[in-house]
Amino acid sequence: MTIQTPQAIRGTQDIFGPDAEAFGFVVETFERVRRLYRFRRVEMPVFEKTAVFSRSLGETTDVVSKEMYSFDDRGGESLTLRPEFTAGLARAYLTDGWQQYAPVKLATHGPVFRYERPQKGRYRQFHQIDAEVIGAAEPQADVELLVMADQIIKELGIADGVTLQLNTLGDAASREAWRHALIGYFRDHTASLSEDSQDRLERNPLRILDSKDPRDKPFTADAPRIDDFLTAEAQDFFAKVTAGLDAAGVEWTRSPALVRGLDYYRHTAFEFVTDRLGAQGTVLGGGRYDGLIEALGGPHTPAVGWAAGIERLAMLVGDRAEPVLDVVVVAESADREIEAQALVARLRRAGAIAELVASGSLRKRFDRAKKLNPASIVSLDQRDGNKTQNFRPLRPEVAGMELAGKVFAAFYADMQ
RNA sequence: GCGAUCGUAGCUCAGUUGGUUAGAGCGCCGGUUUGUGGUACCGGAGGUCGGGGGUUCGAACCCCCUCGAUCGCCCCA
Repeated sequence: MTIQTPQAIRGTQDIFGPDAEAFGFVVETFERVRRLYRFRRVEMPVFEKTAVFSRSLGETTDVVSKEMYSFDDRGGESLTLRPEFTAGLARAYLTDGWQQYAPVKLATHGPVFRYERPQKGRYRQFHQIDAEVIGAAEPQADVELLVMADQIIKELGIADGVTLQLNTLGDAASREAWRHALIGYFRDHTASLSEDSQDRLERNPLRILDSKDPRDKPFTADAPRIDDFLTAEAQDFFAKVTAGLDAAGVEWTRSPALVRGLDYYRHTAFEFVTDRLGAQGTVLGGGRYDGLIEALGGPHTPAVGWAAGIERLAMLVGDRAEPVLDVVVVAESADREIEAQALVARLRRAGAIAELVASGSLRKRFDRAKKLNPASIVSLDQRDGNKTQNFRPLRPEVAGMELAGKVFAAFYADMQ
């Protein structure tokens, strides 16, 4: 009788080898850079009461009803696996009294969950790095976040082909005026729009602006622009953001079609976009969400943040080799296997990256060691009753080789 | 939720118009050779051809269903 091997959940992934190295490189780079900007590390729960997300997302149609991983716990309470970090951080800001630290700069990373159809660069469990500034109303906070994001992308070595697209949604008054103008404009052309966009006109008119359908393109090009509806304050805010970016040497392009569907987004909206990832080109995105914390029942609290998918960044980073082995210890005789274990332990304690080959066919052990492509090989043999031990340098350019040689010499000096 | 493409060994893939016992390379295991030596030679393990049903004398190959993967649409906090 055979049992069926369980399969992985759709949209989950097991990350291994060079992919995992690239993943780790992204996280390490993020951690290093966020310290330079004094963003404080936070660890957050993976799940929250469903209300944390459903309120923050404003009960938006598809997002809450279809795209979240929600379930009832044993007490009958609805819980949800976090689809993003922002809402949970806002909740913690309120429930943990983080107001005392405001303005507070926060950084975190980990898995997030969205019930979506998997495709290139899109999974149901994926991973994000995340940075937020809560309690800061000034455009300097937006600038600091963007400069940090820019530095991370550059230090990952993936800036080529990535552009920062920037827009402003204005304050609440600007945004509402623009929205009304857009609805009026598209309503006049309803019949000529794609079916999808006719549908969007009722549900989410701003989204018509980034429709991929060629039938919509002529109309989106001539659609009303936010610039004509910005209040003086909103204009001033955006001008300070762009001036700050220019001063810091961060390149950006204006993207008037870049929108956010949710009402609590104000002012700055931005995305770092690449042309190298097919349909999923956004690599890092965020904006200012001054209305969110009120939506969770808190006091008016300005805030701004961004998140980036680690897998997408890792795809741009490409394969990363695992660290080079400093030394392989090979026991070519069964009588030397214990000794080989002692030596490899000593090498590792001394800080050498070391592997042991002391099993399988005696004759093939050395060949197996060579295939590991180490910087050096230590061979322990015993022929005609005579013990030999040999340190064989192979790749002098590897820094750890010399260390391995010294530890080898010291080990046998001690045995005398 | 919709659409397109694809599922043959651990991995990458052959498999001719349907025709004997389904193959190769790599990897793994054992052996020969060599004996400071990875690239040679021999052998072995490993496959219900994703699963189920149908057509046929006969199906990896044709048809239907199903599961899974990939890419795109919708959505994108």
